[in-house]
Amino acid sequence: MVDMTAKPRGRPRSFDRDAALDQAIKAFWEHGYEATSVADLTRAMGIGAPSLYAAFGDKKALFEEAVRTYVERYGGFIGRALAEEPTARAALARALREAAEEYTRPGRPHGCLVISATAPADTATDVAASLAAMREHNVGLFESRIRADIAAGVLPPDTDAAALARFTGAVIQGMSQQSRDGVGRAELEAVAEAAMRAWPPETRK
Amino acid sequence: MVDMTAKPRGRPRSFDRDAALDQAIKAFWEHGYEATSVADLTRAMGIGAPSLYAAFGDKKALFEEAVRTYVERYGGFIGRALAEEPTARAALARALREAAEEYTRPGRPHGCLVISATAPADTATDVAASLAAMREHNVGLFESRIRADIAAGVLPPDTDAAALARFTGAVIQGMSQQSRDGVGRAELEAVAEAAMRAWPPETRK
DNA sequence: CCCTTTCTCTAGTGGTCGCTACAGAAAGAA
DNA sequence: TTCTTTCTGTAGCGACCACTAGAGAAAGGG
Repeated sequence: MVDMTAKPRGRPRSFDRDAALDQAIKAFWEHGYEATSVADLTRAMGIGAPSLYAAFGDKKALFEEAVRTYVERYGGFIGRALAEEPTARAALARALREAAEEYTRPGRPHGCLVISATAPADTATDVAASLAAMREHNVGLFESRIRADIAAGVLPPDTDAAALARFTGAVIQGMSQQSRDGVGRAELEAVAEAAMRAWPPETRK
Repeated sequence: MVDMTAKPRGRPRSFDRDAALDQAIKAFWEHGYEATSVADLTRAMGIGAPSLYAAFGDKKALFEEAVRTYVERYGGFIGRALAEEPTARAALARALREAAEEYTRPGRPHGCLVISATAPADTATDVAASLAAMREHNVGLFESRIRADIAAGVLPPDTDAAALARFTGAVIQGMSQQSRDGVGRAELEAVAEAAMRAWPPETRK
């Protein structure tokens, strides 16, 4: 266990690590992993390169921490919708609706960092593969939630859980890219609404 | 008018320009614009850098020609579906179905070059903006096709053409990204099928 | 043959990439 | 104060980036 209150021995850090991380998140979020250079990062974070490397490791490690913190800080709405709504249908309807809002929120980059931060095979490192795995993981969460509702009789027994989960994930990914292309909140909310029409109705209890 | 049969004066080109362009298309398609270096291109195309610059201009011009040729050579299925099918619903159902097939075809990169070749604000140049405009243009084509069917009484008069077009575009974009993430043809066909359930039925003539 | 034209090859250009050696600055410990 | 520890700023590392100057090679025209 690390003692979080222990006074550090040497010269104290001259910047707010968390605030600097948040600026790094915004930079990666806006420009993507490859297109954000270390020089861009040090400028956005207001620190020198050696401070960046001392505090965060290398560029890849900083990106990984940025992604982790992004998911907690900005991407939590999907997890909340899944956790708080009573049914899969309600949860994913809310996730889609909130995605339209979150992906177009003024004052921050549009779209989703996890969905849009890497080009195809973006780098020799496995950064792109790691984000792809996170996207697939989300589809798996959707599918489990749908399966639970089928088992509980909330969704019809002939529902294709995997297809419905993957379809919903595809719509969210498409919404993220469209928000980056400049599409506004109202249009994306209409996309979310249209997507829910592909869902089977809940069977009455 | 340029005379295409005139014998060129100097030393003839030692490579097949069209075959080299096709290799460039595949390289950009697989790795994206930024991540494909000129060294990668010369290797894939089997020519030296000066030959590349003489035949195609600079990297950006080569990419633009690659995109144009890609659309003709590999991305034509959407235009064909729109042109050949009798209704908007049939056209976009076919486009989605064929996207599942095209985006996972063995022996070539997965997904769509226009959708997936650039990270967010990929470059200082306007390459990313140009691709975004092409994506939006496609959504506009979908919308016109849907409007025509509403006017013809094939789709219900309360159909939201813009929303339905944008939704369908979002699904195609999501399918492209998922195919890059390794999702297979059968799963994407299920996504296409699910998406069409969001469409209103055609009103019988 | 020689001349002109165009392409190809070698070998670089300056610039940016991610990253770091090193010296000095700022803190606690003694 | 002096020592130790840790961070910060300068300055620059080798590698790669997109791109090209210059010399020679390969064609047609005379």
